[in-house]
Amino acid sequence: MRDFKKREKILQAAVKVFARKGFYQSKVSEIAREAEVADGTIYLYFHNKDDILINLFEVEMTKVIDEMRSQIAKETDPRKKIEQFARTHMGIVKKNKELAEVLQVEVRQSSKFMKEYDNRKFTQYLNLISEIIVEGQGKGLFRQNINPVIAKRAFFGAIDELSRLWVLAPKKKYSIQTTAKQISDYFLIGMVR
Amino acid sequence: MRDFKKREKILQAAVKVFARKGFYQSKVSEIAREAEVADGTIYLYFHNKDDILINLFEVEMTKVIDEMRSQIAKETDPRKKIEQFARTHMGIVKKNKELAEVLQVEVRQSSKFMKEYDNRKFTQYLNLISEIIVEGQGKGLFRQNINPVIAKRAFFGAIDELSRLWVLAPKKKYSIQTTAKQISDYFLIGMVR
Amino acid sequence: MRDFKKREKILQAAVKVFARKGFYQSKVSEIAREAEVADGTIYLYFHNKDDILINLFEVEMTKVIDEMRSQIAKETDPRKKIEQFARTHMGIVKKNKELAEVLQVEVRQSSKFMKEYDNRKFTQYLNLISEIIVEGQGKGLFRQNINPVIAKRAFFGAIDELSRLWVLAPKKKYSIQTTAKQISDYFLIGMVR
Amino acid sequence: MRDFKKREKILQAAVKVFARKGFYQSKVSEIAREAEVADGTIYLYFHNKDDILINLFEVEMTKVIDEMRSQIAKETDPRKKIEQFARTHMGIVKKNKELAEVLQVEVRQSSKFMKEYDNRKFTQYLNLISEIIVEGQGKGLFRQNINPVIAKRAFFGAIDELSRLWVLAPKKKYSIQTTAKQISDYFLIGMVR
DNA sequence: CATGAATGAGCTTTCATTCAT
DNA sequence: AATGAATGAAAGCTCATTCAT
Repeated sequence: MRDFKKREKILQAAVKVFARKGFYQSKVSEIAREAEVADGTIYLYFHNKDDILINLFEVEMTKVIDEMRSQIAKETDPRKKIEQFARTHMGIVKKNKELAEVLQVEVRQSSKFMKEYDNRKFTQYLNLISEIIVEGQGKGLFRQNINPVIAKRAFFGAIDELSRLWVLAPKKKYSIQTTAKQISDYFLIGMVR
Repeated sequence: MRDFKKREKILQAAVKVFARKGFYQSKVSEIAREAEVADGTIYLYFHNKDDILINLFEVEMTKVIDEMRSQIAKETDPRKKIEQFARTHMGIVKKNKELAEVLQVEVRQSSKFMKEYDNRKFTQYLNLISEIIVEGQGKGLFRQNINPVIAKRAFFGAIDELSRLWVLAPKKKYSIQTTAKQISDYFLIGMVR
Repeated sequence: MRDFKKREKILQAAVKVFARKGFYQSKVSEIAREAEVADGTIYLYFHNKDDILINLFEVEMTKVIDEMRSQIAKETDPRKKIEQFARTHMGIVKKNKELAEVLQVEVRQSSKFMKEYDNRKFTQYLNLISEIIVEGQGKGLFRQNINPVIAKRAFFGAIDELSRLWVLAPKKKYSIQTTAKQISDYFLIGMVR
Repeated sequence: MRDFKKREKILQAAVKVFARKGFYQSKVSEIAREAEVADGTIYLYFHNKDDILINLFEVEMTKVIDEMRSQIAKETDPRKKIEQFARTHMGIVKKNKELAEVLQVEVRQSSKFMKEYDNRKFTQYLNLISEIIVEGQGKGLFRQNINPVIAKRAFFGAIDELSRLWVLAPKKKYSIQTTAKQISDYFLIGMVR
């Protein structure tokens, strides 16, 4: 129990520090200071600096996926589920800006040298979208010629880009909920009148 | 003439090296080796390592924007222009995978510590999309309640995500042109039947 | 205790290395080797190479000033005090040639770029001389038309030059004590009314 | 003729640059810029950076010695000659502050690594003083128990220190001529029998 | 003679990681 | 388990010097 708490404390400190400076610009000693532990203590819980980022991603993505699953489950109509995905995603980003920044930017960047890390969690998250699309196609609600593999990425990319904008922008012009609604609308009904 | 060529050579070498390892993992000496110049020569053309990345972005984005402008100009129908944007974007990515990776990932990541660099070029690029949307709305082709500021981001995010997938994926399942067509279709006509 | 000892060890190593090669020709790694610590350890105790020199000066000058004060205090007659100053100064130089070389040459030279460092210690040291002169004038022993500001410099310059000669000369022709006596004599006969 | 002028131009540029930043902090390219020649040109006239300093010293000290000799020759009384030495030395410093700074500080400092350079010129300059002392002793004007080797150093050190103070001090409290008079007085009263 | 672009050895400094306490 | 002082490899950058033009 003690272990678990300190491990978690380090991860939360890492979120803050990585979000502030980026993975490579962050020093392990800064994380230690933020977590109020000694530098060496970090190495009792993680193999190395990379390992912190990977664990951070695993732990947080698990939480995110669970949250997303339970939110989607509240809706039955696949069209509503799509909307819900966008809304929930942006809601999570809104609540947890620092974490969002790390999950979006740092992990993506760092994945280059962490080739061995196959990022299963991210795939799981994306598949939540394609599952909805397939369900919608099954129910005859979505066009059959939509490729779920492509569509999940396109939809995710759109939400991701907008939430990044939202995180980084100093003053928020549009509410995150309005934005979420608009994106899902474009996808669902298109732009052409 | 001499100057220009060596400068360009260094930038092209930087593209390769940054794409391979990421900005922070790349050593200036590696860029020098790749460019077949001495380490010190780099500093005759650029102030420091950051400066290489900034210049790289400026120079290449200028090329990309010019190419995109001339491609869009070939179409008159805003709906065709949107399609053309997607096609051209992915075409550029396809032709220049390494560059694409750097422009997409490194610059985004590095923006955190390069606060002073205001990234005007990227804004310009995004505005090519909103200009098309506004034009389409003016001609009564697109719905008026579409917010161009949000839509340009959503559309860009979708294309960007898919082209990243395409760049990183070891085996290409779908042709880049098919993908481009699909994305613009989602946006233009929506997913709902 | 640990801290203090290692810090002192580094400073003593720096004295040796700076004396041997001069500040700019000395490498931090040499100081580290001489101090039997790792290069990085130096930076746990000092901000940078300049900081080593400044600290060296501060610490050692403090010792020198203290020693000088207690030696002068042994005499009551200002004429004897002047003689004592010369004797003590040269005695310190004799005992600690390397340190003397650094304090005399390096600090003076380096002061050009260390503009911010105001060298209060050196002023304090010089003022020990003018205090004696003023005291001597107060007691009617020294001529009133002697300007203590000029005289302290002249006296110091003479001792300094001779002790430098003595430090640098390979074979010592004259004993340092004889030399000290001669200098103070020139001045005393000149200053005494 | 051409050669000579460019060589001189480089030396004069070096005086300025060395005075401004010190020998080690000065870049060869700065000297080149100041002299309005290309970097490479410097190496047509001097072997390396050290060689510039050595030549600078040789050339300028020759001028200084010549000037001093002719000034001393104007007096016949050794007591007046001593006074004249101090006055002339400080006059030279006053006229040529940058050069003075280089001759005083840089050459002294750099002498450490220029072991091979035996600095004959400086010895010659100092001997001008001891020659006067010996002459004064010969004429029965100065005390016999004065050691010329020590006295020349002491006298030089005093003048040197005061002229350095005068060069570096932002505001000049005492006129350089007054100062020169005071110093020689201290010594003369001390040395005269 | 003159140029100045190019070189690359070598420096200071940083920081992930270790290990004696 | 926890500490944090110590390590030392590694990297960015500088600048004296060279040499093709």
